[in-house]
Amino acid sequence: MSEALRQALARVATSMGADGVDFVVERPKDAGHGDVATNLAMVLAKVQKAPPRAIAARVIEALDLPAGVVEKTEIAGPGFINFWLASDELGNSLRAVIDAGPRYGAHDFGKGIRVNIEFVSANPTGPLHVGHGRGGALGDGIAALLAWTGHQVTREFYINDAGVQIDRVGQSLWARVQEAVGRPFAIPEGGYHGDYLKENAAQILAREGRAFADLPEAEGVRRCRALALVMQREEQDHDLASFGVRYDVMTSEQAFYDRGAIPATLALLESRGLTFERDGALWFRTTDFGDDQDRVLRKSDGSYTYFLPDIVYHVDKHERGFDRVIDVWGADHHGYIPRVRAALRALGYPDEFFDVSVVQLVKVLRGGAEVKMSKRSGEFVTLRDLVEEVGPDAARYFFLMRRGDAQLNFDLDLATSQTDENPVFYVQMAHARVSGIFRVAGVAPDSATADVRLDALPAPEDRELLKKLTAFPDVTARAARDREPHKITGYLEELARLTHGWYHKCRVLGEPPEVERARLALARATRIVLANGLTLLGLTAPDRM
RNA sequence: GCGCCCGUAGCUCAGGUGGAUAGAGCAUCAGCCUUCUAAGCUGAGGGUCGUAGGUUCGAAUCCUACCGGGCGCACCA
Repeated sequence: MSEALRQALARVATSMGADGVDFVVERPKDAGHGDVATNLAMVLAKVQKAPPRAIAARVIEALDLPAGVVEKTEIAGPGFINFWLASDELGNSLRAVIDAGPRYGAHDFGKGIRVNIEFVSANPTGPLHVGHGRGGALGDGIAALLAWTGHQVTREFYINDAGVQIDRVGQSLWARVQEAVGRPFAIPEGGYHGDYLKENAAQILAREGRAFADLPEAEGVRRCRALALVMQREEQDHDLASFGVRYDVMTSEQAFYDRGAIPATLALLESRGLTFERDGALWFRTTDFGDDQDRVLRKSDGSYTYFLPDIVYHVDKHERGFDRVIDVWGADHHGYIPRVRAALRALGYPDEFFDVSVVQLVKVLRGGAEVKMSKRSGEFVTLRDLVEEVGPDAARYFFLMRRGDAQLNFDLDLATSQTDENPVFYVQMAHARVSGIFRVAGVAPDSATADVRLDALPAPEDRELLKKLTAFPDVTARAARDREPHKITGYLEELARLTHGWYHKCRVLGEPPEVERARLALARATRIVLANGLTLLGLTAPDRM
């Protein structure tokens, strides 16, 4: 509805000789400033060198709007123009919510844009930790936002199954197998000490028999390597699934080696003159493309650095036809961004092709003190422990409620509390309460129709709640554009607060028939928006709690 | 030393591409209340937006320097 207003204002700007000026049409924070406001007059004042308030008067004079949209206009403060929308307009917005239903808040501005979002991509060397959980929630949340705004989204997990880390897991697991049959054993230098490998060793012996431990060491290690890979990947998938995260594509690093993509890409880089040799190693001239130093692709011992397969991987994504790729990385990898960006720039990809969302550390707190580790991993809190303790909804919500690039305190006491201090509980409770109205009335929410008289919503709380509902599409658009799911949780908490207040103040059932009908429609619309926000973030919207 | 992120109320944090008196929750204080599901509701106090400059009609927001915290600066992955 503010779009029509924006266009009308743009026409005025053009007629006043300021075609294409950049001005804002917004919902004022303060209800005393109307339903919609613009700074157009102040922007024009700069161009026209005239007092903003005088310009504002001329803008209002020239404004050509259809009848029945705006009820009142005023000039305020330094030169803002505030608009109060007519009641029919609010009635229309109630209808818009109910008509769109589960699609209310969706957009199509991303139509035709193919986006690949890769997240978690944990090494298959052990359990996932809470940082992976945050990456999973954020990646999945961004993916959902992009899908909600019409983008064609692929969720992807990259398996680092080719490096030395996985070799060490194989050696460590073989050591655990030896330990399990009572022989001397040693976890190798740089190996993995967590208890989970003892569990895996026991599983292998149970399945393959004790003779497995008698294999020649080289073969035993090789088989352990393959088995560990499968077992750890299964565990990770299980943990992610129990957390509500699923992938469209799993990509194996090893597969790039197997099909010869590594030397092929290397040859491409060399043929384009992007490389040089120094000290027996082959370097990528990334400084020519914005990096602060050149980077090694092939070490002097002939093996590749991790950088090269990573370039190959991004080239692969490009060749698969994606317009954009978004990588969700932990903060400890942020220094890696410039070199990857430089490499892709060198290959001629547009800068907007590649972007990284960085997730900062998660600090887990219980009783105000930091929880440092869980027994099974031996060194960190696992995602599994966290989800088992607080449940998938609270886990996801807490991971999403802060912007990704700020550190997060995950308060276990708060996440498990059944009070309104717990934001997940508070938002879900709002949905349950509104649902409860229909349960008590003995009617389905869908039976409440939008053909109601708006003046049958007499309380200020009615109007405030309705206005908040109409803001949801803007919130989803901004959250998607900025890739910030926390904007949704913040909105949901505000909406839940208004919903609880409305619920408390405004009775629905037993009111005069006109009012009851109108409030049932408002309750239905509120339920729709709360549910859409929650499901968008991968959370449940319970009808009772 | 260099780079990235962060610094907003006692605490945890929001603050559209610069806009109107900087917001919310918790905590504190003062009243009220027990109702379609929560021990709930209403109000109050509390801020030099890390510091100092700059840009502008206007800066928490943009620029510069500095201070404090986190992370990263491999022929590791």
